[in-house]
Amino acid sequence: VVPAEFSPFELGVAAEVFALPRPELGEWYEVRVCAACPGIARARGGIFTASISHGVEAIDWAETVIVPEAATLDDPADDVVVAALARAHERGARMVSYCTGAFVLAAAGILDGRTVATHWRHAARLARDYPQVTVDPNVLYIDGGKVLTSAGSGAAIDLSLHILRQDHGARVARHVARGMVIPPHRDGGQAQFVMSPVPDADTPDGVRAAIEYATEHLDDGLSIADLAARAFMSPRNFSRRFREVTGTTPKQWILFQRLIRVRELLEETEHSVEHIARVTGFGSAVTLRQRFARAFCTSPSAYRKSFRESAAERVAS
DNA sequence: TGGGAAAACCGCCAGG
DNA sequence: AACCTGGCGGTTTTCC
Repeated sequence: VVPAEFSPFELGVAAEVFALPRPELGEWYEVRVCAACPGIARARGGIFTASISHGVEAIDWAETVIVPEAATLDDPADDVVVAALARAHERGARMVSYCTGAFVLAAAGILDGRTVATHWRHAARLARDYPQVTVDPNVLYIDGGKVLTSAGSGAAIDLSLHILRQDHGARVARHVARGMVIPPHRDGGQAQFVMSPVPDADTPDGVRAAIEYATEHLDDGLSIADLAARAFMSPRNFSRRFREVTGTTPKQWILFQRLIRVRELLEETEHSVEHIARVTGFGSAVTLRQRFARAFCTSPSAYRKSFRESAAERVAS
């Protein structure tokens, strides 16, 4: 769903990931681009125009609705679009927003009571204009089941590939990502942001159960033998299945989940590193510091400090 | 930061 | 024949 004046990039992400024919991957998406008033739409900056052939009836037709951006923050979209989005959500369609598209979904009341992502520059504004909506400015995207939102432009790619993974499995997502010469998922390393881990629809039950258990009990020991038992598999087979689902080994995955939790606690609380280590399943603060440094190239306390500073800047501007 | 015990990882292979 | 499973053991990684 695009406004009369649209951003080429956001629309382009949706087109690239979902609309390009991919005969080698079997059944693919049928995509319709629509606007409140079908006809000529201008690219932002006026460098070219596009012909939009569908009106809001396409929203009623779709199983998945992508809103790549808002027309403006003051008036995110035409009333007819907002109404159609509300209808689509009501009947159970999957609603997706990129960047400022979250403002449009919010206007339709779809984000009420949810935690969502949007461009960091507008996160505060979204939270202010829609008090029912919780905004998390620190993630690339948030998968809320039937409602998925993503942050600034680049995150649209991450969310789109995530959806691909949900629909068609990790292999297909990797294939498309490789074609676009983009890492299939960003994590650790340089990236300061992270996605929420969600198993595919076709994840083996045992692995799913083990992941759920692990997510709930990150502060426990969590040996691989234990997890394998919960999945009713041998340790050997469990690691194999686990890798197919998550792309990493169980220990690596657990470690990463713990580090995510550590980062949250560093950002949101004043607990000591010692204390955080205890409640996140690290046996000692020393171990935590080592792992943290390797993953994020800083120490926990330095991370907390720089996070506070950049948060302060954001408030100031 | 270093060292060493313990755990995890993974190729390989036999059996279902 | 094609596939999945689980054990073995050598190597790597973790963590105190």
